Parts: sequence; structure tokens; C-alpha cells
Amino acid sequence: MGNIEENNTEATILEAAKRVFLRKGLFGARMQEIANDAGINKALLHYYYRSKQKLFEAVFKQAFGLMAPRINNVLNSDLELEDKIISLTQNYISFVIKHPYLPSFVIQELNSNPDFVATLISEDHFPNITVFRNQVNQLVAAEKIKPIDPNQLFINVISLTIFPFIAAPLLKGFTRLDDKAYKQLIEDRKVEVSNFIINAIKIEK
Amino acid sequence: MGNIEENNTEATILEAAKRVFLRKGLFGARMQEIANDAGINKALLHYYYRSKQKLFEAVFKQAFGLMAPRINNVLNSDLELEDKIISLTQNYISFVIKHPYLPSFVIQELNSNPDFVATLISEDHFPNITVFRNQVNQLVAAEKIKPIDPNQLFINVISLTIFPFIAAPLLKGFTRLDDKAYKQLIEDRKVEVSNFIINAIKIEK
DNA sequence: GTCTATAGCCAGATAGAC
DNA sequence: GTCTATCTGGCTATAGAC
Repeated sequence: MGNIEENNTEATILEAAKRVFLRKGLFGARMQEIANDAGINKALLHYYYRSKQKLFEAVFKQAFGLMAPRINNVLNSDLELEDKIISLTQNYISFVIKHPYLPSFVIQELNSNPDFVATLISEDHFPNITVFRNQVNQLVAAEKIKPIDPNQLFINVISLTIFPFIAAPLLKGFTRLDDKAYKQLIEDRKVEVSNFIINAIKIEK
Repeated sequence: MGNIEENNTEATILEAAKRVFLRKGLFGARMQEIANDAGINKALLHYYYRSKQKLFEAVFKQAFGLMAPRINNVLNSDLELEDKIISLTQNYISFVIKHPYLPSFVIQELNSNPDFVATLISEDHFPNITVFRNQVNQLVAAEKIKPIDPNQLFINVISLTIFPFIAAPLLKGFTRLDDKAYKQLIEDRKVEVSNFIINAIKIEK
């Protein structure tokens, strides 16, 4: 017990494929590399997943399934707006620290295949911002927060949360921070980002 | 006059390569497609640029050269912080509207080749945030703006500016906006983003 | 289910005529 | 400088033994 080693080839392949596809993308990845990483034979990849494309789709689906519901749950919770923003940013940054390649993988793939978004929308757990939108509009109408378009606010939240992971090498260059210092900066963003957003919209008494 | 048609094969190739690489990436792009797009023979690509890799590097260098100095000039101007933020966001969003594929191209490439950033830093026009950093620190010390780490503020500015372009398909999905409405939302960000940032840091009287 | 060996294809690169 | 034709290597995918 304790060492629940999944001795399932199919799952082993998927894990290896995730590691390789996330770093190299669909075209950059090599089936041989995935096989090596999984410690199994290349032919088995096709035995279980038929083609590279299908294997990739399995990886993408799982990756997206990890990211999206996490946003959706918070968006539709009954938290007040301020707590919702704190929860979104803190939880999401913590999550992405553990899976740093996920966002750019998902975003890259959607860029080269934009029509796929339509398929995703129709599935469960695809983030729905209706509740969030109403919440923001009500607070604006009641003059509890500064006027802002809910879509813009939502995009700001997501941008501030995710972009520092996607553009890490570039931002490390701009700030001249080494890996360790940048990691600390990201860590700090767990609280910095929500503070920043709340400062931007709250009305001072 | 007026129709300065560059009848230069080398430049024609670079333009075509830019169009294809920006949309497909290094591995997704096909030399044949670039040749077709340029209206010339595939062998000529190799005649002028030796290899796909070298052609790609030429494209990347030009793309990065378009983006980076634009940030750097504003960062090192003698504008006050507030105007600097307005200038950065407005000008940059306007610029990227005209070149929507540039940011994700540059960022994707740097992700798959992070060590390349070191080379870029040593070149001219690579953004240097020293002036910006001092400016922020002084204003914080003088209690003219709320306390914030200059690196965090800089990253916030860049995130809010660039991310909506990189993640356009995803964000269109989240907000359920069609192309036209999303375009308008981006247009609005020319003023929305700087307002948001300035609200976040300014001290109310 | 797992392996070895290989088919088949496609894309980058080059040779050589003009 | 520009073209056609072709080579070469590498990669996905499969056939077939165990």
C-alpha cells in the first residue's frame, strides 16, 4: 500500500504523451520520444491510440478538463465578488504552479485550431460567466464598485493569472530575474494579483 | 511612385515566410507552402536562406525586432508613470491589432527555446526596465501611489496588454462573443487597460 | 499484449540544366 | 538567379512473429 503503481500501459502512455506533447506541441513531438518516455515500444502507441492525432486529442481533452472546471466552479459559486476574485486567482495560480505547461499547451492548440472551441463550449464544465457578469453589473449599478464591463474584468483576471506562466522566458528576460527569483515572484502573485484587481475596482470610502 | 513594388526575391521570401511561420510555427510550416505563398520555386528558399531553420530565424529576428524596441522606447522615455502606462498600453494594443500573430509567435518560440532569451538580452533595444523600476519605487516611497513591486506592476501591464491577443479563441469562447464583438472589446481596451491599472495603484485623495 | 522489422510517405535539401 | 527532377532521411503506421 502507499505505492499504488498503475501498471496500466494505456495510462502510462497517456502520461508520457502528456509530458512530451505539452513541451513540444503536436508537430514537434515524436512518437518515438513518447515511447521512450513511457519505457515501452513505439508500436504500442498505435495499438492503444491508433494514431498520433488521436493520442494528441486524448491528451488535450484531459488537459482542458483539468483547467476549465476549476474556473467554472468558482465563477458559479455563491461567493461575493471580492472573494470570488481572490479564490479564482489564488487557487488558479497554485494549480498552474503544479502544471506550468498546461496553459500554453491549451492556448497554442486552440490558436492553431480555433474552431475546436465550438466543440468545447457545448461540453459540460466549460466556463460560463453569466453569474459573474450579473454580479458585476449589479455592483456597478449599486455603485459598490467602479464602472467596468464584466467581460473586460473577467479578461483582466484571466490575463493577470495565466500570462506570467505562458510568457515566463520572456518575462524572466525583461525583469532580469533568475529562475528562483521568478518562481518567488509567481508565488507572490497568489496574493498580489487579487489585491491589484480589487484596488482597481473598489470605491474608496 | 506610390507603388514601390519590391522586386527583390529575398524580401519576397521573407514576407511569405513571416505569414506562414506566424500562423503555423516552425514545425507546422511547410517550405512548399512558403514558396507557393511567395509565388516562387521551393529551391529558391534554400538558395537564399540555406535551411528552414535559418529562414525561421530570420523571421523571428525581424518579428522580435518589431515588438521589443516599441516597449523599450516608452519605458525609457521621460514621461511620468501614469502617462507611461497610458502610452505603453494604448500604443502597444494599437500595434498588435495590426500584427495579431506576432505575440504568440514570439512567445511560443521562446518557450520551446528558452536559452535564446540570453542572446536577445545582449542585443540593442531589448527592453530594460531599470528606469521604470526606479520611477515606481520613488513614487511608492513618496506615497504617491500604493505600494507595489515594480516587477509585478510591469508584468501586470504586459499581461493585460498582450494576453487577450494570445488567447483570443479561448477568451471568445469564455465570453461568448463573436469575432466582431471581440474585436470591439479589444479596441475598447486601448483605454480600459490603462484606466484599470491606474485605478489599481493610485491613492485617492 | 508486446515486440522486431519494414512499408510508405512526406518534406527538406541538393544536383544540374537553362 | 530560377527552374525541374531527384535524393535522402526521418517519421507515422502496420505486418507479423512470439
